[in-house]
Amino acid sequence: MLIYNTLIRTKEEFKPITEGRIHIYVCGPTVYDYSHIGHAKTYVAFDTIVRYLRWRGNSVRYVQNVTDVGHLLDTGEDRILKGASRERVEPMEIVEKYARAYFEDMDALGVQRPDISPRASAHVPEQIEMIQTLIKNENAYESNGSVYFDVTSHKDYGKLSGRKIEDLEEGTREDVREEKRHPLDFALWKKAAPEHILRWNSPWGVGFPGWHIECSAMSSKYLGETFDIHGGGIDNIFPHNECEIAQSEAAHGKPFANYWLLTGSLTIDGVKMSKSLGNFVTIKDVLKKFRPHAIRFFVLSGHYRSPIDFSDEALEAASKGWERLAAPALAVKQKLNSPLNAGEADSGIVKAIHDARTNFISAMDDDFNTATALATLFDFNKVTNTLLNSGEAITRGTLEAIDAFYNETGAGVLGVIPNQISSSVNAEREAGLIQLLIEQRAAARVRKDFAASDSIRNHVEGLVMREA
RNA sequence: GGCGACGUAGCCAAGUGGUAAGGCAGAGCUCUGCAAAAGCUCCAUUCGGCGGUUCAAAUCCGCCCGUCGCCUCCA
Repeated sequence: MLIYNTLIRTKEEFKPITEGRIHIYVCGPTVYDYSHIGHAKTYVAFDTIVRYLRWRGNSVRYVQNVTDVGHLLDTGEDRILKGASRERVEPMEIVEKYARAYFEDMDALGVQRPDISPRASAHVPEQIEMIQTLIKNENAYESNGSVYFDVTSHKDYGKLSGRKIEDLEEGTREDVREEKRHPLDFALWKKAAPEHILRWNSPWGVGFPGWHIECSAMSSKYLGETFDIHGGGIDNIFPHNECEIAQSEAAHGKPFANYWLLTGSLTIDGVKMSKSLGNFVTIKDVLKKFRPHAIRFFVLSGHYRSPIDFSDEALEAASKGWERLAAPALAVKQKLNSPLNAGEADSGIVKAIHDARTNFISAMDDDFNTATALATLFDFNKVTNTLLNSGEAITRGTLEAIDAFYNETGAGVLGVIPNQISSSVNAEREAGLIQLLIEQRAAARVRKDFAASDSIRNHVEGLVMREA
């Protein structure tokens, strides 16, 4: 399996530290507002990657943090505190509300929950401990109640984002605070101003942790000091990911993550999404207009590293594409609910499934190429459609083999095909009733009662659409 | 200004040295009472432009043009 490793900017063979066991960490959201469509892209991508790694037989531990401590805006305000004052509630109410909303959105999109969703606020002692180590190692220093990481103390600083300390110095826009020795030094711990509500005791006084330290502390706690994959959005490559590496490697004296997978950003109508531009689109908004499977299909029809542009037109096209992708799989499930001839799976179909599976795997093995993987399903759909249209008797074994293939790949790995036709416990009875209507319509057509036939057709179509 | 990514058909999008996947849209045919769905066929001699390397380039190199992202909180 090949993976593009941003650390070395090339694809390379993926080798987990322990064969068959993969530890992955992905930077999670800061929960101070509703999640947007950009989060959907990132987390659907990693969800699919994790599903695939598992499907290939690996045992995966997937950790994704929930940032609930809040970080400083350029106005000096804390994002979570700002949200709290906006809504006139406790900071932790904000955190709770939006953390729940985040998981609701992810659940709706079929994103499987990470194995561990550690919260920054629940890991302050671990962060303090790590900061102490960094001070002891002379990679960090205290200054006026705050602690900063000394970027000049770590020779590899900049290795992920390809930046050099010298180049960055000139472009620094941030006001150089006299507390820092170097303008690029970043905060590990910040002294809390009196009005700052989120505060903890520490060896350096009352304060709160810096933005980057939580990911370092929590990843090493749950995945080890060196782990396999670190993921996130490309927009966090600098400074966040860079600082994570510097802190972790300085504290532990060993490599942090072996493979860095960073997803491309999402733009809206060609421009970056931002609140100030008023083009901030939440997942909840999109779910009102488009079905979750179509959103996943949209995300997965491009490569995870490529940027994608969101627009209603693009989602509408994706919805149509999704219908064509899923229709044969749903038709097979429908047919499995009706009486069928028992029998083994047709050997030609078994061969076609085998070929499709091989193609699917080779696409996904090549840096999780979901676009090509989807194409292999479209190709296989021709086999299914031709069979379904042949008018010949199809055995239950054949349909079950096809169904199993769609369930594994389209449903299990990509999450774009429903793995069952309806959650209703009466699905079988409903299918029987629909079958009865179809027969009634056929009878009406034979006696050329087209009014009755069309009426039945319209009703059945409505039922089947809702069910799918 | 610095760093990085990208530019493939009307649109979206794979493809990183061997002769252009797939989807949407569009055209024709088959099937049909009419439709829908589905099937078959067609739809880029060509990959932003210009040079170069090579038996061979969308793929490698150089220059130019254009778009986007990051450098400040961001998935």
